[in-house]
Amino acid sequence: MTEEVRVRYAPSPTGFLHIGNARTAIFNYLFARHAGGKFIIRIEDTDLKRNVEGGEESQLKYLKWLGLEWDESVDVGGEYGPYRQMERLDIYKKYWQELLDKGLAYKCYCTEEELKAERETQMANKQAPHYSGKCRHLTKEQIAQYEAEGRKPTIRFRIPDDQKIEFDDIVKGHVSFNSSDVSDFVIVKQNGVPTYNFAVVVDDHLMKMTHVLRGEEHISNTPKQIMLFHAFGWEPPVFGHMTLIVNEQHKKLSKRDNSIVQFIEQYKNMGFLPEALFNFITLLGWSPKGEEEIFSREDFIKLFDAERLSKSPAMFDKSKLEWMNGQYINQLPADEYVKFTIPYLVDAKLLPAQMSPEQLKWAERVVLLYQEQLHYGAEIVQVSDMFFNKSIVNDDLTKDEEKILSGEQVNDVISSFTDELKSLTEWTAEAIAPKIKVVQKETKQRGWKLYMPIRVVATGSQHGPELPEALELLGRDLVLNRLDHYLDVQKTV
RNA sequence: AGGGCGUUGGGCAAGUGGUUAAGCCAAUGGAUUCUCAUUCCAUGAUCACGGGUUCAAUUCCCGUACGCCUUACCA
Repeated sequence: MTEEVRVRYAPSPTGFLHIGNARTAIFNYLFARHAGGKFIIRIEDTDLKRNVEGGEESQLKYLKWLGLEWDESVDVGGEYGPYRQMERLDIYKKYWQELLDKGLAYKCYCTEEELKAERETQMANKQAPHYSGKCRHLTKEQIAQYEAEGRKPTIRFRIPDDQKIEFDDIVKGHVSFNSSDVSDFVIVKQNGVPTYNFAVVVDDHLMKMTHVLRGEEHISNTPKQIMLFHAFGWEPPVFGHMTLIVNEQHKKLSKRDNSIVQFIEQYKNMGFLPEALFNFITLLGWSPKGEEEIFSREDFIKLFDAERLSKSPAMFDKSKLEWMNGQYINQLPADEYVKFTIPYLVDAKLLPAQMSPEQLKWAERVVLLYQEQLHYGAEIVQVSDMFFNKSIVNDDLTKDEEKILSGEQVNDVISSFTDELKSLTEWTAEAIAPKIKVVQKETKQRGWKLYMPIRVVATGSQHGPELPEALELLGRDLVLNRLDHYLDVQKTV
């Protein structure tokens, strides 16, 4: 009988969900679902100083938003709980005591200052920073002395000498380390809380994890963890170290990096769709077989194969994300699209929160003009600018626009069009369109020379959506005011 | 400094001991359109460098360079 696949995403609540976290979570989720196994979320909150209020809730919230679901965790329970490490201290204690009893770990009385000084000297001498092993063989007297001084010990794991530590990594292949490359590391801090490297091993074993998929920054922790597994006589899980996500400077995405927006919440607020983000993130460091780029969650579950995880770093390409999100926006049904975009205009105070049915209808039509080209929700504000700028004169013309208005035919076109519009009884795109044709006949102007002057004078810009509909939505008064004003100015010149 | 890992067009990225070295994004040019957008077409790589193994190497091996990660009482 084959063992059920069990994998976990183990965030520390030191911040909000960012792209790197999300990717780790997604890959573990896909790995589990593809194999019909279990996906567990465990909270690694052993760094008391760095835990932030609300970090845990926020992470779970946005994971859910992205479309992930988990089988065991702090919120849904499970038979291997508790799923928060600070609630498992008693469990850890039993295991580190075992190590102490067997002589596989020892107490270290060095102070942080001493260790820091040691490290700095080593660095200054261009040596690898390594704990010296000073407290490896303390005598009873020395210990008594330190205790009398009131020093509180940490517990360090005794690294075996010159041992080859090897493992087959799902993505990196065969990796090997020598135990002497790693120094006796701390497994329990002075405050009695275990360190990451210790707690993970105990938890991964007790929670029966079969695979560990995590970021490449953990690869050097792996030999430490494997040695701990061995010390306990446990079977280590299968490891897979995913490449880092790097920024445009090819540096690992760090939470403080401002060159890139990296929190999922921010993307949500900017108007990125969860499906698009899920799709995009999954293609960061992983690729499926074919040529497709757009996949649903179900597609990914079916296709996911950890063997296809890339070995080289994935660069976060913002423009591709925008393109992809645009694809998803474009596929939105009209009513959903409208509900999705209008709030951005309300937030920008371009629309009131409470709208009359006519106003809402108008807003919906405006917004719909841009569905095809919109990359993200908030972009609607810039892109639909011409419908919210009510000024009669545009005194901020671009060079091209000035050139358009300097044409000889412009006055004829504008005055003819103005007359035609004034005769209109009904102000709709359907009624306006034929009038442009009339002007064409009257002035013998067509194409660019016909449309552009009208566009620039009436809408204030050479760019924009289909002219008749734009004019309808701009409204009769505004359009006629602009045209009249233009003609007035021409007369006085 | 030690250890680990990586290097395919501007970005992502597939792929193979013998191929016209996929595809996507971006850029540029062109076609369509009143413009933007859309759509369509086109353009681009001595597969980091040097050496080896081989009839044959982008693919295998070694070295160099460059880059990144790591060496915490952070995870």
